[in-house]
Amino acid sequence: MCGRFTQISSGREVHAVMGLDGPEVDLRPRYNIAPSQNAAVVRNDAGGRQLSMLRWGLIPTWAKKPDIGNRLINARAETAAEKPSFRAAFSQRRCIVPADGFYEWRRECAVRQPWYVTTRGGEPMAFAGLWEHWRVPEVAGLQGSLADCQPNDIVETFTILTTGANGAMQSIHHRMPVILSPEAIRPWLAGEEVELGSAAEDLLMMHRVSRHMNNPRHDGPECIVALEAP
DNA sequence: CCAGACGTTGTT
DNA sequence: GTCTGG
DNA sequence: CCAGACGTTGTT
DNA sequence: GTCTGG
Repeated sequence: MCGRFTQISSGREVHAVMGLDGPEVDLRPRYNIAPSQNAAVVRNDAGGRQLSMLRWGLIPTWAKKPDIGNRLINARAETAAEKPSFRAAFSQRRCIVPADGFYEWRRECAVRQPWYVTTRGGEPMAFAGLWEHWRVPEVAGLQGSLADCQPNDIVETFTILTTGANGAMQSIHHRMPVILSPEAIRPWLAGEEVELGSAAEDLLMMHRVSRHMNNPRHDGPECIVALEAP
């Protein structure tokens, strides 16, 4: 699956790799993006291919309360086109989530050991994602990072598609995010049919990291530093 | 007809 | 155990 | 995903 | 909103 990830590359790098239109945007490097936080996503709009900050955890339009978004941080690529929560977004509201790496946990002895997964070449990845919009109800009273929302505000949210793990990833976990090839970015955003299987076998590398990053408040470069071999 | 769910993950 | 917050 | 809370009362 | 279960 994918429950944490990083966005470290600069706005300039993301602009180039994702083929964005419009001006370059400044991005703060993020080493530990957790569900419910905002992250940069790429979408097509009237002005072309644009970067926006959306909340991670898809809230369907019909939801009366936003808490379902806490659980819809991933969507299975095998079924997202049919599921009521994702179907509309799958056909109408696709996005790319640029990422430099992601975390997976593996049970090792008694502990859940986090690993950091990134590309061998260091190039950013393009996760396949879906986005949705949700209208804050009249009787809101929302908590947490949505507490500042007013009734009828529109909250934009996203989810990351997952697929079966392949290659070295299988030794860590049985699911992984859908990583689009550079050629698949345009057709995915255009709503065309795209192969949503696993990435190339040799695309990724991975290492253990400190459980420091378990705490979502920790968001510095120390999160991705490799542990000494055990 | 209305009521209630609508999802993924991991773990058992 | 389960939910909320990050 | 993990971390941390999970409650009531009375008093300020 | 739309589908399933009763």
